[in-house]
Amino acid sequence: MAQTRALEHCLDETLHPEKAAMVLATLLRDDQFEELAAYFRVLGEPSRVRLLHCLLDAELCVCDLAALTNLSVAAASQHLRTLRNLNLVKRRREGKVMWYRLADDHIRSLLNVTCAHLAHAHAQSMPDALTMQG
Amino acid sequence: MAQTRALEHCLDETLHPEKAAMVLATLLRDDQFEELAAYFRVLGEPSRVRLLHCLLDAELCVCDLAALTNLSVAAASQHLRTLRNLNLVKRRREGKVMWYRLADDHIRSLLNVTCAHLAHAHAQSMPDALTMQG
DNA sequence: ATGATAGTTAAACATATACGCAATTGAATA
DNA sequence: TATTCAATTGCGTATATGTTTAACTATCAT
Repeated sequence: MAQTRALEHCLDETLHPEKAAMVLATLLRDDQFEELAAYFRVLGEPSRVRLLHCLLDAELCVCDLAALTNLSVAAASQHLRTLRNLNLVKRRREGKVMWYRLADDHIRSLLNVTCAHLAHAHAQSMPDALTMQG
Repeated sequence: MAQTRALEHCLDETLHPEKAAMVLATLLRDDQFEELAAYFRVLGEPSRVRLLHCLLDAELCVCDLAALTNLSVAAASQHLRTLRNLNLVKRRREGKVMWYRLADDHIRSLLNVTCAHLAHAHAQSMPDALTMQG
């Protein structure tokens, strides 16, 4: 609804209606932006990035993940649930132990693309300080 | 310091020290995780994703960006500052108008990789609903 | 200089959420 | 069944941050 109003009237409020109209034609829907942001928001937490990084090449249990990320087991479990809700990680039970792994390769790509950007951002000062297999 | 303690002692607290030790060897530094998360955190806001999306193929002023994203000029300006602080966008002044553009192609890649993940995530229900040029 | 326009910044408020703690569930063992 | 271990969940609190309002800066026109 808010978006509908915006789409109807926003061109009245622009300085350059022609340019704005072209951009307007390519805009995603509100819910698509929300979903897109939801993925980034989940990754925008150092603890969760650490958890995912730990899982890049290994399947680990909550206890191990908590120790490696310096989180309490409860905190790690809650973060893992958040990651699971977005299908970024999967889990399987083996007796009392719950094993977590990355859900697919998209999350790997995402981390690698971002690292590439960071490496490029300070290319002069720290060449490959941020490559994933540092 | 917190990390140092973790690196020293976390293996004592794992169920599977061998696996954990291998992962431990590949871990990034605290500040690297923080920086990585900082980028994702900035993108984890629908308004900022909208702003960046508007700039994918156009150079726009604050007024136009605000109208297209349904934000107040003040809110848009503050988000743009945040994006500028991470070198995701650049700006140039032309008289009274300030033109904003994407800083480089990394941010485009990042958006595209994420969209690919989303498209794959619900491949059956909504085939290419999330392609950037929808 | 004065006013108008485009944009920025500061302060205040409201919302969201990460973590600690405690209680609970689920599975293996005695 | 009772106990232990691994993990999850609910709750309370503290912190972070997005938006609004209003004041301020910068540029151009008169």
